Amino acid sequence: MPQTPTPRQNHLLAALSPAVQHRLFPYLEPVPLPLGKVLHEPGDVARYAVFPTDSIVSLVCVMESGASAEVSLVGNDGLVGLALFMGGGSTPSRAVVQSAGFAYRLPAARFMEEFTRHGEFLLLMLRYTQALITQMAQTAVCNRHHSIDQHLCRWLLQSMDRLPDNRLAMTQELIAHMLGVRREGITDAASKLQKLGVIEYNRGRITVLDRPRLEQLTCECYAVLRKETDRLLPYVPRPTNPIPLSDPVEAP
Amino acid sequence: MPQTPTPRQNHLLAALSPAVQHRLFPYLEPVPLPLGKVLHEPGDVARYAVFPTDSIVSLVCVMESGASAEVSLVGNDGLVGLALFMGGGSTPSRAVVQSAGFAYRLPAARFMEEFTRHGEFLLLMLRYTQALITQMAQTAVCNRHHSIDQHLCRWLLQSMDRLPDNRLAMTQELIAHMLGVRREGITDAASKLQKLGVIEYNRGRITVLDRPRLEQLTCECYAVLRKETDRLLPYVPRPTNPIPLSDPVEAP
DNA sequence: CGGCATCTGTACGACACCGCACAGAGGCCC
DNA sequence: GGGCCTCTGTGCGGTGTCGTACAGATGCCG
Repeated sequence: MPQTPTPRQNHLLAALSPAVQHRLFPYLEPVPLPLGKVLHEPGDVARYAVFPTDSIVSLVCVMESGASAEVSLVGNDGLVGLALFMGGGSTPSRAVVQSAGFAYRLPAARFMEEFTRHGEFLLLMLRYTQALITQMAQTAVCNRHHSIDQHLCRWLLQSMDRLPDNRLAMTQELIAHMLGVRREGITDAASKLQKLGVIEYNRGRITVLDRPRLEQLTCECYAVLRKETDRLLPYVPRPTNPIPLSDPVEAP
Repeated sequence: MPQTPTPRQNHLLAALSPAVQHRLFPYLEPVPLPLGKVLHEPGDVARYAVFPTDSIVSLVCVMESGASAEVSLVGNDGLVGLALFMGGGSTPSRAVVQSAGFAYRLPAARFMEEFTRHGEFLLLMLRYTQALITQMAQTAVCNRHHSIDQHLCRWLLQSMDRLPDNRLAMTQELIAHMLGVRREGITDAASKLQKLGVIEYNRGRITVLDRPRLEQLTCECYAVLRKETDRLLPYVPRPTNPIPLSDPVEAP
C-alpha cells in the first residue's frame, strides 16, 4: 500500500548534506501527482521545483499539429523545473505526469535562495542538468535510427528504473503519444514482447516479467544512458542521523 | 578575404562586461578549425572551452553501428565544452567541425576560475545551456515527425544563421551524416530546393538564394528555436570602451 | 590534355511506419 | 445481468526512407 512519501525517496534530495537538507526540507510540500496532470505548459513560468518520489513525469514537445514526442523522463532521480535556475524562467516543453504518485515541491524563491549560495546544491543541479542533456541527445538519435520495438523496450526500462515495482499503469494510447508513434505500433510491439513472455499486458496494466531479456532487446541507447547517469549521479543518500540500518527490533 | 578574427565575433564573449572581458581575453587563444576536425570524442575530458567566431561545430551522437545524428549546432552564438562546468567533465557526444573557420579557446582552468566567481559569466553559461537544451529537445521531436525535406531546410537555416554569408561548403554526403539519413535522401531534397530556385548547388558548395522561401518550407521547429534563442540570448554586445554610439555631444 | 577520384543524380525492390476502419474483449456502472 | 465505454487486436493500401547498384558530371593534378 502507498505509504506517506518522504523527501529522501528522491535521490537528489537524499544526496544533499544534512545542512542543506535542514534548510530546504521545512519548505518542501508533498503533492499528489495524478496520471495526466500537467505541471507546466510551454512558456509557463515555473513557480515550484518539483521532486518526484514515486511518480514519473514526462517532458514532451508538442507540435502545432498536436503530434508530440517525449524528450526526457523525470522520476525520483531528478526534478521538474530546470528553467528556474537556468535563467530562462520557462521552456518550450510540457511536463505531464506519466505515472501517478507523489512529489515534493519547493517554492521557486526558496529554491533560488539555496541555489545562489553557489554550493553543493548548485553543483548537484548542474550535474543533473547534464544527465538530462544526455537523455535528450540520446532520444534524438534514437528517434532517428531505432525501431519502435527497440524504443518501447528502452522506454519500459527507463520507466521501471524510476518505479518501486515492476508494474506500470498506462494504456497503449498513452505510450504511443509519449513515443510519438501510432497506437497500433505500440500494440504490435507490445504483442511481440508478450508472446516472448517478457511483459504481461492487460488493459492499461503492464508488468515486466523478464527484465534481462528486455535489456537484450532494447537498443544501445539504454546502456549509454544508464552508464552516464550512474557516472554523473551515483545514488548515495546521506544518512539523516546515525541510522539503525537493520530493523529496529520492535517497530510499531 | 578572411580577416583575423576577434573574440567579440562570438556573441557570448561579446556579451560579457568589460571587467570579465578584461580578465578572460588575455587567455584566449585563436585556433583554426578545419573542416572535419574533431574537438572531442565521447568521453574525452575537455581541456578547453572553444568559442567559435566564424566556424560551426556539430555535436553528434555516434552509434555502435557507425550511424550518427547531430543533436545540436554551435556557432558564434555559443561554445563547445559545456561538460567543463556541468560537472561531468565529459559527454557521450562527438564535436566535429562542420564549417571551417576560427575559434578562440580558453584553458579549462581559466574558464573555471571565472565560472566559480558565480557572477554574470555563470549566468550567461546557464542561459546558453538552456538554449542548447531547447535545441536538443526540438531535434528529438523533429527527428520523429518531420520529413527529410523539412529537416534539411531547418538545418540550412540554422547553419546560415551562424555564418557570415549565404554560402556553405559541404558535400551531400556530410550533410546526410549530420542529419542521420542516406546521402541519396539529401540529393533528392536538395534537388527539389534547387528546382525551386531556393538554393544553388555545386559539388560541395551550397548557396542560399531565397531565404524567405526556405523559411516557408521548413518545419515549425526552426521558428521555435529562433524565438527561444532570441529570448534567452539576445545579441547585445557590450561596448569595448565608452563608445560613441551616436556622436557624444557632451559625454564625459 | 587526359586520367582519376570525388561528388551528384537515378532507379528499383524492400520494409517500417502511417492513417483509417472495424471487430473483439474487458471492465464498470446502472 | 445488461449496456456501454474503453482498451486492444487485426487488416489494408499508401508513403517515406532505406540499401544497393550504377551512371553521369565535375574538378583536380600529373
